[in-house]
Amino acid sequence: LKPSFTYALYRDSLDSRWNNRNLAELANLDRLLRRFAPFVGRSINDVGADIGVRPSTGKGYAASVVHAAVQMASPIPKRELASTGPTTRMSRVDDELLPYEALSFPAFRHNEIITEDWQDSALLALIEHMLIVPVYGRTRQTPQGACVLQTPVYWRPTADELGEIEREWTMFRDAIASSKADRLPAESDTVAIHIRPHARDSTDRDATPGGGSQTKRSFWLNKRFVQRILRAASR
DNA sequence: TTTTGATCATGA
DNA sequence: TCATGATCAAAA
Repeated sequence: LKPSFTYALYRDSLDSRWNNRNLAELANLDRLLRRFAPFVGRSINDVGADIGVRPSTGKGYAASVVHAAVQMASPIPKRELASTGPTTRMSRVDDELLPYEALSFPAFRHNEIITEDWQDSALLALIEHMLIVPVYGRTRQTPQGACVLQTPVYWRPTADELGEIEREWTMFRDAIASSKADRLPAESDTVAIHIRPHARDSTDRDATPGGGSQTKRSFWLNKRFVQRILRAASR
């Protein structure tokens, strides 16, 4: 738990951009983090057994344990947390806080994203406030159950980060609108976000402007961008 | 090794 | 049956 959290709460309360809802959220978050502390430093298997999550070799095992732990630590009900709380994600990281994978958001429809404005976009709503729970694994192939929970990181994009994300989101939106959905920049071409398949399989398609289709896709946070967020929080 | 398209377990 | 949160694994 960040020792300066109480100070951060005070400092942020002075910022005019913060309204009552933000303050209420921070109070809930402070309680959540304190109650989550007992899980930090323990393995996924250990915590999972403790809170009744059955072991699995499936892709979502570590995430199911982390999400259950977050819900258990939260002072507000699961429903309320999901609707008003931060977007919560688990991310397996190495010893440099570099995630082994990028972080995904729900799939979008190409023909809907081109009608969105950044300020009321689905992505902005998801990214405005996030709780990222790092789970340390010595190597990518370290079994999920052996990975260790770290202190959750509450993140709100800084003005600079938000500006970069808006620039890239707008670039993607405009490219799709210009019938260039088949040649979008890759993660290695961007700083913060990229677009990537997010479907059942390659036959799971979504119509694109211009008459074609692409595998259903979503926005993802770049690995290096998430690493910067986690590193900034550990300073 | 890194990048990027493909896939999968789970829950509603 | 499908959307979601994540990892897998073929390419580069």
